[in-house]
Amino acid sequence: MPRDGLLTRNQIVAAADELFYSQGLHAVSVDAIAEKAGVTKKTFYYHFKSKDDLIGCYLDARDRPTVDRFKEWAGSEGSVADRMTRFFSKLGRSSQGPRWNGCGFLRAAAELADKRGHPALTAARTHKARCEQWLFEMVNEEDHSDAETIARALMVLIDGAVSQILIHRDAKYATSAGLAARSLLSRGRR
Amino acid sequence: MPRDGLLTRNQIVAAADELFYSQGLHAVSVDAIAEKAGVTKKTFYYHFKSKDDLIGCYLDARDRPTVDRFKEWAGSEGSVADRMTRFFSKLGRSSQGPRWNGCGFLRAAAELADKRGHPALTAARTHKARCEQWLFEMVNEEDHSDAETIARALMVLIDGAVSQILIHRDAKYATSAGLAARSLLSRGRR
DNA sequence: ACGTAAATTCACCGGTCAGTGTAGTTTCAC
DNA sequence: GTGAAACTACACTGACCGGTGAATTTACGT
Repeated sequence: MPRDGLLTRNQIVAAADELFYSQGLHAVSVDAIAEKAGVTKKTFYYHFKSKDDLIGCYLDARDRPTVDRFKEWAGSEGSVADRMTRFFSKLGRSSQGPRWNGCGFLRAAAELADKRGHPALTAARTHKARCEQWLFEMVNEEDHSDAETIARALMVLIDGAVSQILIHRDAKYATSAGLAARSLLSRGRR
Repeated sequence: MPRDGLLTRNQIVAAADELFYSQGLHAVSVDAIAEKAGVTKKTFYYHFKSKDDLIGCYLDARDRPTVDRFKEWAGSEGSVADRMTRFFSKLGRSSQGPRWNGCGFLRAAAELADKRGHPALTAARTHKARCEQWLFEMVNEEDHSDAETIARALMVLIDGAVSQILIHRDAKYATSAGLAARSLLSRGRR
């Protein structure tokens, strides 16, 4: 009984998101995803040409919501230092939720580090570039010398904080990252 | 023909190190490791009780060499800011080698993020704590207020830089991390 | 009412996975 | 020279892997 094609496809991606994000890429089978989506494996392969294809789509689907959440965390009031302080504070809180497992893009890149042309690596790179672009625009509006370098350093702080929190399961690394961000932003003002 | 038991065990760990670090944990089979080590699978299971056991040993074996390399990169001359600048410069250079694939501990933690009691997570946590301890001692010798927070922030910068370089395959993130480290270290001097 | 394309199902494939069983071999310390 | 530790060889298990073939059901334009 054919349903709406796009709806089914989205259900599959939603199921993949839950499973991939919580358990990792290699640890989740196509069978498990198909079952969670309430679909046969053949239907899965009707919508996606391979598991790797799905992995790429899973990350693509995560891109916008993630960037939007980041923007929401930072807010739009105050200096960049204020906004980043808020951001890291919200990150710290969010990371204590029971389902938080770090950054899905970072974890995908970690699993597929040697698969140089993999669609997931492209998706992860694109997503990180979009985050960095957002930071760059924010920093560039204020008077900073070398906004590019500062935006890159802020990206380093974000992914570093996420990684440390994931390993230690301790939100205090978000606080330290916030401190580093404030130091960074208070120095190079033009 | 029995060799020295420890020698064989080390060969297996060495084979695991090469394969796990380059391809990831789930992507490498016990058969592949046994073959690379020049050992039958039965011998493998004589030395390790399971694949998960080996994964823990693989990370344990990486701990000291990694910390030693970090210390060597930083050197012992100059201020902490100088040493961290040197460190990030060396990290940037090293990351451009053809076999570099980020931090094995971080990548292991990324793959096993949901396996809460896994020996590999314990090993990764212990290793990161040792790195942080080294940074803390270094920072604490200089006159800084809140050396603990600064050491944590430096850890955030290191793992953040490694993550960003892994994703973009671009060493400039090490430079940005170095800049952030200098900002951080120039502010809180007592 | 009919044809057709999209969407879906069930059964199945060859291969690989972690791990075991059985049976025998080699070295070395005592 | 005996016994234990350290191995080899290799077949095997049962579960699961990604992916497929052939048939089927529905919606829709005509």
